[in-house]
Amino acid sequence: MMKKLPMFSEVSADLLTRLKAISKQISVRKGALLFSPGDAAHGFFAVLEGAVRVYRVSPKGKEISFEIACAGQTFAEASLFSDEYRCCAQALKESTVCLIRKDAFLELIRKDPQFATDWLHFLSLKVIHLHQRIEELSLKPPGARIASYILFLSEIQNSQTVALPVHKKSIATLLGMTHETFYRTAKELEDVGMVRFDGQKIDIMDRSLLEGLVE
Amino acid sequence: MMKKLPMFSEVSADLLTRLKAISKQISVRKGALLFSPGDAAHGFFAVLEGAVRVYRVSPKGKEISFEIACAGQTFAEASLFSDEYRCCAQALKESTVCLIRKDAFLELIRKDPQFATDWLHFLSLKVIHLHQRIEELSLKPPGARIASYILFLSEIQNSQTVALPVHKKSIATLLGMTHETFYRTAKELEDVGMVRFDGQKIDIMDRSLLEGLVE
DNA sequence: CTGAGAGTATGATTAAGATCATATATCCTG
DNA sequence: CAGGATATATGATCTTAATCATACTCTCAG
Repeated sequence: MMKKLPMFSEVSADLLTRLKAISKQISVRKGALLFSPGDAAHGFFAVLEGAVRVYRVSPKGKEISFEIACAGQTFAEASLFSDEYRCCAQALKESTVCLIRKDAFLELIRKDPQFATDWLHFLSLKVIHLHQRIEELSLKPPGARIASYILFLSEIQNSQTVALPVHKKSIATLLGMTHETFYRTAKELEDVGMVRFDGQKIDIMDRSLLEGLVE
Repeated sequence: MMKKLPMFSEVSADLLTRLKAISKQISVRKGALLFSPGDAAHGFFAVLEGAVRVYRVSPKGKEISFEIACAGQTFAEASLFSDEYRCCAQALKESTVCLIRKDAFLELIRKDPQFATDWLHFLSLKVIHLHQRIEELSLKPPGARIASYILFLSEIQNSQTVALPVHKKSIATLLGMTHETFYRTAKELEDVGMVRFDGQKIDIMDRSLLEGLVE
């Protein structure tokens, strides 16, 4: 089952065994918090089943989500070198996650140069992705951010009909807008014939229009 | 001279020699571009002297800066695993930078597990910093972002009187606002007695007020 | 040393998105 | 299965920062 995780897919059977040995499977109920800011950081996580949202809350109660991790994705990787977590992580549905203990993982990294390089590669992609997010948040309007997200889903789900992994309210916080703006802007995309919303499903009606909006 | 770079400060003399061997010193005039989106990525950079701004331009001409790297700082680290650069990098003053060739650097990483771990640590901090930026961009108003930046400068310069590393227009693009908003909001911070601007120098008049604004 | 270009600065106006309000639909939970 | 909580949806209003406009200052290159 861990074989599905993107980062671990290239890993040797031996290494995989060792990874399993240092990881601990955890079941979480919908709505439950895996950690909150200030909690001691034991390691990072991989989602085996379900979905987890990693977010931070401002003093005035506004939220920004850093990621919505679904089956096969990891989160809180930067906690490998931290004493405490800085975000909240909440299961958005009944989920099974796996905690990779940081000291054991770092030991593994030290022992296997190729694995270290792979992880470095993975982190570099993460940095590039965060740059992308910053660019979109600061210079793209809500419509372009939603379009971009739909195209992203289409790519990872490899389909013209994509499924929203979680409810729209959470996605709004991932895209840095209020949920009202999300609903409204999504409707505008429908009105111009780019997409068709049907509950959690989205049909891409005109991909090139969408791509044009993202630029 | 390379000893000053934060990441390399813990490195052995032997490693330092090898690092020097794989890096190439480059002088750039003020305003010159080190690379543009699409250019073949040869490696990442460290600033020895001067300042380099890494940024991206939207189709409508708006700019967002990812970093303003000054002496002792690195940039474009994520290019280690990329074929091309995705941003622009422009010298904001007469600068000397050093290009660390990616294949040679990756070789080094593979050979020295401790060095690999250190670099992993460094990249993790970068990820945390990017999370911070995303949080500020999406849920803090301009005043709080400017206050936060001034406190950041105060910390790295270890002084109550800080020097802006580059002109204000560039800093505005780093903080995700127009330069007009930057000037205006900076004036507001002066008016309430938080800081005192004097050209490129800023005196912190009331640190706790500043910190309160950032929250 | 002088003039063009860039940075600094501030006013007036506009537009975009947040906020506030309200209503319906959906989903679990007891 | 009934009802409370939460998500979805949309209208009205308000606030904030972007945009447009103008002017002064500084720097550097000829």
